[in-house]
Amino acid sequence: MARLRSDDKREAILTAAAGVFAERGLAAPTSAISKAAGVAEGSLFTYFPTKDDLINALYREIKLGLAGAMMSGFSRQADVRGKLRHIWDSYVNWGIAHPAQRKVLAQLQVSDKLTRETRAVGSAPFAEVQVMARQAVEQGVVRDMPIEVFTSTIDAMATATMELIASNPSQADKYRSLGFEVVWSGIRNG
Amino acid sequence: MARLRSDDKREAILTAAAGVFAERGLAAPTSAISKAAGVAEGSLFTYFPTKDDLINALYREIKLGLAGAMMSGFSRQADVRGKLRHIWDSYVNWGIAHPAQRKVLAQLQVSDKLTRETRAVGSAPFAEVQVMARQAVEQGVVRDMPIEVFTSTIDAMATATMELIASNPSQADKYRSLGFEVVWSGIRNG
Amino acid sequence: MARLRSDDKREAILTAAAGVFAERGLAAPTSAISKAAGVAEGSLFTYFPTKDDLINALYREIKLGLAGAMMSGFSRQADVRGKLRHIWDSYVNWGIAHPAQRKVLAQLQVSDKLTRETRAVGSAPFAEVQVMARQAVEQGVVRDMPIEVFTSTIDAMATATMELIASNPSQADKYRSLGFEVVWSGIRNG
Amino acid sequence: MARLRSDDKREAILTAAAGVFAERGLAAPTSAISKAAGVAEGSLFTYFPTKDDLINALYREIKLGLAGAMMSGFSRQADVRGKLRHIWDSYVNWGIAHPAQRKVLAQLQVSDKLTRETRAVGSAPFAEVQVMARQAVEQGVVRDMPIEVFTSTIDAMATATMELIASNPSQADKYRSLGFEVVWSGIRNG
DNA sequence: GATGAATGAGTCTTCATTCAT
DNA sequence: AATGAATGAAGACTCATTCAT
Repeated sequence: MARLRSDDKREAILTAAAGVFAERGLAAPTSAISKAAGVAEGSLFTYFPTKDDLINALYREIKLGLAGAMMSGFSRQADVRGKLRHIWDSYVNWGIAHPAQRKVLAQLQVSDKLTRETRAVGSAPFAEVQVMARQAVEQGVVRDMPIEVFTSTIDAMATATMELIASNPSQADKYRSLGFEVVWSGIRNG
Repeated sequence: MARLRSDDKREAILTAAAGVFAERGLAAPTSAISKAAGVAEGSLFTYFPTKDDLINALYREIKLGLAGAMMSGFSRQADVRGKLRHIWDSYVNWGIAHPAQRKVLAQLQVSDKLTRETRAVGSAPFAEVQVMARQAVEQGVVRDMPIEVFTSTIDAMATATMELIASNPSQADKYRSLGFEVVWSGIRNG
Repeated sequence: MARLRSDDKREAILTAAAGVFAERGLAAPTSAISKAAGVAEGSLFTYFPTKDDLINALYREIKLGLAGAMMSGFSRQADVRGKLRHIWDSYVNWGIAHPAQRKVLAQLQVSDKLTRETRAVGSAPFAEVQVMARQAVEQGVVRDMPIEVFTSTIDAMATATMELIASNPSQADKYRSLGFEVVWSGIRNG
Repeated sequence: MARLRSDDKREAILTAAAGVFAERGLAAPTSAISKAAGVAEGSLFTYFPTKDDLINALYREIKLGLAGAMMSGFSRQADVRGKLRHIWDSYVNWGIAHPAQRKVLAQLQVSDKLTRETRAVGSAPFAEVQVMARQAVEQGVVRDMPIEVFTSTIDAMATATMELIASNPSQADKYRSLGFEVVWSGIRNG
């Protein structure tokens, strides 16, 4: 039997891609990625047929990891503020812990490389957040607003918070809690 | 004074660049830009020695236009909420009116092409916003927070609002005023 | 004696190669051939050390098969015209029956992949045709001409006939007999 | 004004392509061609957008040159044999004078790179030969045969003759006239 | 032997930039 | 200054061949 395609190698390439793309942008050559991953230039293409496929896979990988980080410990018992706080903290902490992925994600969002399907797959794991948002509005705990406003608000504010922390890490705790207070005051009802 | 012919050409190139970059990303070839601008491929380089210079110039141009739109009609007499509302509306309206520039700006922000100087120059015209922010905090009208949090909040929320409007233009008025309410409630004191 | 399993595999590869080369040209990747043959990519190289070796082996195989088809039923008793008719018909019929091999052969002839030895080996089984040609000339049955003219004439005309039949199969019988008349009238003496 | 695209350069590339393809096959790298033509690798692509375009252009060029050689001096007054002799001689002589083009043509004929349109364009200039063939048949000067048989016969025999001459140039005159005798005897009526 | 992942040289093509006109 | 052909350094991707399993 021949060497089997290894998940380790696939993972190494994706990790290398995140690092390289974060530093040099999505235009970085695939050769830089394969080099960083410690594989031959051609090997990258046994795992990802094209650079665009790699980019899409990376997006999914990042979103999945993010979803894992955000959803673990998500309590259905907590009240809306508690749920939101959990999401907020885990999202921001993920960004702190994975700076390369955070940067890449920002570039991927505005790139034209993602397929419609990839975007859909990337959003799926966050369905529960949507549900929470809807319920919060219905229960009157937060303002009467379309859910897309709700989720955009959290996303935008969390992203901004991560960037502030990235440029001034010593203030992480302050930025994170302050950010949450702003968000919560902004959306809560009354 | 009448504009020189070459100023027109420079302008045409910048406008074309905004359109092409918005559609095809910053990796779009300079030849596509010169073509869209109606000038020869080589002519682009008499106005911008390198592609990166063009990109930096475009950033400045966009930021300057944005500053113009935001600052015109800015009243020093108005109260903090009034000033903020003006800034908010003019920022969001600018985004609606200049979709290509808005998209390009989003890409430029996360790119690694901008020089430190360019970023500084781009921020300068918004100094007055900073002043207002500082005063608002000092007067206790808004929460006690570092100004970078203040400005990041507005920027992030306005950007998110523009994107919502872009994907659902019929709800522009609703999104804009709702967004402002969220922001204001989020940052005001008490 | 039963064929060894590996002989089957070798045969499968050669057959697959004929089909793939006929469709996609000699530049077709070896991976396409191994796939068509139902063997692993690497296995091809246990039977043929290099792609060129495979190509040369395929040429020999095709020529050998062709020789078998042409020489079976070849009568030493028949007169020159009869012998020639037999060769002609069996050659043309082989082309009709083996379209892929015919196409590949045409490509191989003009390629630079065949070794001198391969070409020699490929010609050998047709020695008897050469003998017949020589005798025919000596006996004065056909024109006084160098044998290479004799064989080239038959080869060229038969090939042309096969191509006509390939592009218009319903006229096969007509093309074949007409072609023979042209050839025979062309070379016979007086 | 910039340097204008020069026909000379285009011609140089086509000539180089003929030489390189003749020696190394159609799989020869474009870099070898640009080098042989004395231009930069990229320049080839300002004249021919893709390698396939170059190949198709080369085919047309060769066929056009061949048509020019064959049709010049073609007399409508001559009898059928005379016309045919002219075509035969000029065709064979062209092959002798342009060995690289002859070899390339042989490879192009069996390649899958030529578009339907290219093949059509390549055949067009030989319409007059078709006309002659048809008339010859109608007048009963040659056998009753479909024209495609007529033209295929001439083409196949002339090609074979050129190859014989190529491998034994000293016998050129003999091969050429002998070939013609074979063809004429083969197709004439009675 | 069989397998197919791994390799990396080689290929076509793009494109920022230069420069002859 | 304007033009656009010329340049050649990259870059994405292919594929014959090797080799670990």
